[in-house]
Amino acid sequence: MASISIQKAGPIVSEGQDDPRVRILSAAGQEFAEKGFEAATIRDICTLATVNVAAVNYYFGDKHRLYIESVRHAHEERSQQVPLPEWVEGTQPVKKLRDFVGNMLQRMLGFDHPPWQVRLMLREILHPTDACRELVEDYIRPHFTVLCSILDELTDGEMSPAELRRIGLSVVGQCFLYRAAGDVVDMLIPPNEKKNLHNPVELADYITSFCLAALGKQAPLSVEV
Amino acid sequence: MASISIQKAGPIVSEGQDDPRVRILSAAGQEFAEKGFEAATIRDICTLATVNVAAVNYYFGDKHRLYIESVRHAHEERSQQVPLPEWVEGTQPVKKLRDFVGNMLQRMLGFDHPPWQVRLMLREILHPTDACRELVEDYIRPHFTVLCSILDELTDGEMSPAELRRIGLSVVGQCFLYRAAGDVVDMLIPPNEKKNLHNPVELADYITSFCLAALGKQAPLSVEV
DNA sequence: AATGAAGTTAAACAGTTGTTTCAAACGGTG
DNA sequence: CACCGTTTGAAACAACTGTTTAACTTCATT
Repeated sequence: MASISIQKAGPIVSEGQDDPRVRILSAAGQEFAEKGFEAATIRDICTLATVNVAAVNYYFGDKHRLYIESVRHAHEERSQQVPLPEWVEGTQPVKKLRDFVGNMLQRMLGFDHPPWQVRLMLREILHPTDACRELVEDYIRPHFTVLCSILDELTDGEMSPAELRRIGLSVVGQCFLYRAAGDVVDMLIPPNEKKNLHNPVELADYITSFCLAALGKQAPLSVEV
Repeated sequence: MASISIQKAGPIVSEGQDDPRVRILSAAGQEFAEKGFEAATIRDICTLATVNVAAVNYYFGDKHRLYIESVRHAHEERSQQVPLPEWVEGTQPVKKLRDFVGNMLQRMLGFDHPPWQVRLMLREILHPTDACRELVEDYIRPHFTVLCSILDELTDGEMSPAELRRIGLSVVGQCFLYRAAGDVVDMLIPPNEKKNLHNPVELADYITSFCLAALGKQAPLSVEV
């Protein structure tokens, strides 16, 4: 157990579940994601992590620093769970965009269960604290930069960086709504529509089409009069 | 003061600031919006409203019912602050869409100060509680229905209701991102770009263009190769 | 002036919070 | 085995939480 303070650098996945540090980080992430910083209690976190209440202050000093570390832990974990796709040289930008959107939706919505890591990051996006800057620089900006370069390819360099960013935000916004306001979206559409049109795969196809059409790289969704 | 329990129906704007009930509702809305349900304390709310701590339990029973009422109060207030535009018969659907998007952005972002009412509603959208259903039925669904009918007009009835809803969510999503993730958006774009391209008016024009282009009702943003 | 309901107040309540304390247990090293 | 820094444990701490109490004021009606 004492080894962690020595081999501090590098990922320590091998110890994983045994290390009380990562058990606390994982439990804290889930509690913070579900209840928020104030409502989540150290006692609940420690019960979930099967450690004593004093462990949090022993390993992390106080609740606030535990929160910071748990946000970092969450986005590092999510980064390697759903990495950005890699394309062979010469891949069509249209395919890249479709892959990117699909990847983003998978990361946000998850194909299986709703990931608590994303919920935690979402809280930070909605109401930024100290942990936010790191989240943006390490996680969000790199992804956004990739998206903008795909759009640059797609439009043959006709657009200015500023315009590319604005279009990029249009792409992100359409995906983001389903993650952030998913419950309300579910209340606005009939249940069967969710199965047919609002599952991750169909959504990725649709959103890509919508954006390609807007950029004139595909026939519009509706026919001109 | 006793009169409010008698003339309970109808809006009571005339008494406004004097009525401790609405003072509490307003203070509670601001505190809940900023800190969330758990982190906001009855004592802070009462200090802000300049009433005794017991007033909350006297007027609303408990903290939870105060929260419900404050959400209702917030969206009623916001509804009449920024009402939906009304169009004369024969208005072009293109103009209607532009008006609707502009109206939605104004409601979400505000031309002046960031409205705490929207922040409170946003919390409810992100993490729905009991207050959410009412918020959706009274506020969100009516707006969404108007949007879908505009899109129906715009596409000359070619689209199914399900497709219209999906396109409607694309419109909403692009606006919603700036409200929900505004702080992160600001970190992703250079400061001067915010003045030029990301102010409410420019955004409304851009988002409308993007959607019109996707629907083939306007030239695409980029030129076909 | 007397009555009684409505509104307001300070004080106290019981429960929970983050944090600290200090003694016990652990695990390698001489 | 004895030593020593590291880790764990149960209990206690002071501060703060939502809520309640009971005495007090206000004020229209009798």
